[in-house]
Amino acid sequence: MRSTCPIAQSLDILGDRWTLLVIRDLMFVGKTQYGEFLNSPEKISTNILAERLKRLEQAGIIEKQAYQNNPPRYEYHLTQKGRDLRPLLSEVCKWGLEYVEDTQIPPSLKQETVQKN
Amino acid sequence: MRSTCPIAQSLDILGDRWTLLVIRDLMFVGKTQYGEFLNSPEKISTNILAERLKRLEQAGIIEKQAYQNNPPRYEYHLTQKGRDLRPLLSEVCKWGLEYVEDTQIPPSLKQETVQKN
DNA sequence: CGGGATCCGTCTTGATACTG
DNA sequence: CAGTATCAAGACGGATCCCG
Repeated sequence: MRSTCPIAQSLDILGDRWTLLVIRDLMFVGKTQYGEFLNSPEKISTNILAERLKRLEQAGIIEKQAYQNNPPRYEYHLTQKGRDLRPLLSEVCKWGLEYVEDTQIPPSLKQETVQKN
Repeated sequence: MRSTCPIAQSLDILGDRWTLLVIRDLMFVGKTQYGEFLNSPEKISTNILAERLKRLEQAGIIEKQAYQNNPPRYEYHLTQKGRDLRPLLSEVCKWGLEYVEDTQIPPSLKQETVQKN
């Protein structure tokens, strides 16, 4: 928490190399489980993923649901707060497509990513 | 460079705690000089700022213009590539205003920040 | 004096091994 | 297979120095 600027505050939560990628997987790729996030091509490491999931849950952006008890297994889902990051992600995607070379919408990314808006 | 996903690629450039704050200062607060960035309430340190300005210039997001030769002094300005980050920043701002407590548009942020879109 | 570079201590990140 | 422990590497904060 560095100032009351909404951009600075948002960046305290989202401003790192991995958080928005996890949210991308939840929002556009349909992933919900730990192992699915690990399989993404960017290869997040296990401790970083666990820590980000924890922080995102604490921030109220995702929710953890048990779908099995023995052994306990969880699914992660976006809350409304998380779903409302869609326009933001969409702009990140559009900018990347326009300005960064060698980008393409991976098949995993549903087209709504860019179409939306 | 981690995959061809435009989100991942964009995050390679923008995904850290400071880069988008510098761009915020350039885009909405009208800052152009080194010392002005240093004065922002988030208190970026000098080495980080210098390094980010260099990376942003290399990425083609900002340009450095000498406005004085002795001693040499520079102004930094957004390129078109940088200006096109406006919708992205705008979404970051809107999300923060809606979901992060104690945020308010600082007077320094022109209202277009949010109105735009 | 203002724009940076450099150095150093600390905190964060990340790769990997490991545990239930 | 989900998550933790460990430890190395990198990012960061802050002070200081340097140069025009």
